Amino acid sequence: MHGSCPDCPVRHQAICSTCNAPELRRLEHARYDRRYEAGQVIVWAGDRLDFVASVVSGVATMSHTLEDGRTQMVGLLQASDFLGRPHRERTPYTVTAVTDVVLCCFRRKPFEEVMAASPALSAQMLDRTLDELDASREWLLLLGRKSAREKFASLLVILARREVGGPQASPGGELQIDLPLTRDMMADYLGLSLETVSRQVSALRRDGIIRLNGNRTVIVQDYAALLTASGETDADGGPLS
Amino acid sequence: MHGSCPDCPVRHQAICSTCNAPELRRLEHARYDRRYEAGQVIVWAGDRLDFVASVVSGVATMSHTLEDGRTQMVGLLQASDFLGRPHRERTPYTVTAVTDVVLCCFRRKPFEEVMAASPALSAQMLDRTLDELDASREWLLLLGRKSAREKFASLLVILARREVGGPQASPGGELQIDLPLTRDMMADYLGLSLETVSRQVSALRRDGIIRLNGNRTVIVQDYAALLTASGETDADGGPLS
DNA sequence: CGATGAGTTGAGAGCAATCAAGATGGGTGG
DNA sequence: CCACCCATCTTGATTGCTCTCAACTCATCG
Repeated sequence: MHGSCPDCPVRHQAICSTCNAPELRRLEHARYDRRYEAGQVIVWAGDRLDFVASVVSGVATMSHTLEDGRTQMVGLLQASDFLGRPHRERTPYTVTAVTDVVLCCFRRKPFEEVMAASPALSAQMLDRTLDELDASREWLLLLGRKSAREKFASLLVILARREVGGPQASPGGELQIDLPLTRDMMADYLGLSLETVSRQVSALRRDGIIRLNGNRTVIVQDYAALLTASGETDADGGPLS
Repeated sequence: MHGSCPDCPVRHQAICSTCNAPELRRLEHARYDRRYEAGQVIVWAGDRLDFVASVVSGVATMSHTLEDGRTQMVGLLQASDFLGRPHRERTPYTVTAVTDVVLCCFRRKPFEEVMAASPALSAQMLDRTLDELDASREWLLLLGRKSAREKFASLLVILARREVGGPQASPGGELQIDLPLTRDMMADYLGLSLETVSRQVSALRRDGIIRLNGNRTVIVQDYAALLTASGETDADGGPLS
């Protein structure tokens, strides 16, 4: 496990990567690690979060819930992603660890002070937030207008693009995607039922677009067809282009 | 029409409201007005936008489009809202004037310079962007999990909360909402067909929750029932609370 | 007074949700 | 090492919500 910034596995990806040496010293002084087990809730919607954090390892989800229990995922946090909102203590959605998760937490006050003093850090925050906003708006299109098949294909494309360290091309130029989520969670992500997700997996498999290696690994046999199925133009570039 | 900042109708609401006198002078030097007629496209998706801007008056929408013509609204811009993204010229969605619109445009470079030099302005930008992100995530829940009835009721609640100058309470404690959008556009907002929106209008009317005054004015007769129909808890406060 | 755009309403079809069994597979304990 | 168990996943049958297509109303405007 990492204990200090120089050893940090996300040192050059996380929000703190823009900080200079003195800023980093101040942040390091205000930071501490937290570990969560798979399945554990990190914050409940409406609760106080007394820190902001970078995800060091693992996967977590952010979800909104309706009173009758319907839920919709609204964010997927992976290594180097940022969690929490400066200047706001209450979190409007529930954050849950999907795998074991390690967070690098910063006490609010000191983090906000460093941010106020560091134009680079606050510019980085803004840029990341705007990226998230753009991603969220793509997601609106997915939820509002895409069919089940398009939704699932889109998820595969999104995961392929996000794969840590770039997508894995297996021999034959095929693309391998490790699903960090169960069918259930994918359904939550896509605004579908878990059965429908399962049916789309089968459908894409029948069509020869993907192949499965266990339940958590998808091998894309025909990326162009996957893109078409997702409803995207191929103009915006696949992970292999 | 306004020509200089002191006369600006959104002087105290827009992004520039946090600027001090010298900053404002620099911004004023870099700014110019643009007018658009109802229906006119302000930027096409993928095009260059050589300015960022505040909406001075009118309503505009941001929309994503699929190749076959399906569209999903991803943003609704009203007076004092901000348009455009610093440090990125291309806009990923189409922005369209719904009514006649006046924009207060800032040339990119000078705006970015003022932003870099003004912690207050960049903090304001971050805060607004985070608010938009939260709103967008609520919207994900709406699109992913709500029924047509809940969607339309939610839209009314959202519009009620946003009404410029606070919601209008007509005699009898009733709440009046002016719809800035046609059925068509509401459908685009809610991920529904226009017919389904129309049916939900009729349904809420039959149930005695709303009344119509022309096609563009909704009078809410039973706000509590509207909240219930929207799927929200009443905990988060209505416009009359 | 027809023409036009916006809105309403109805009938029918289609897609995804729900309900209900099975299948699979990794982990545990005998 | 094998048998069992539980969570996860798949598949089938049916229901139901929303879309689509189509006709009609209404207000506005040349």
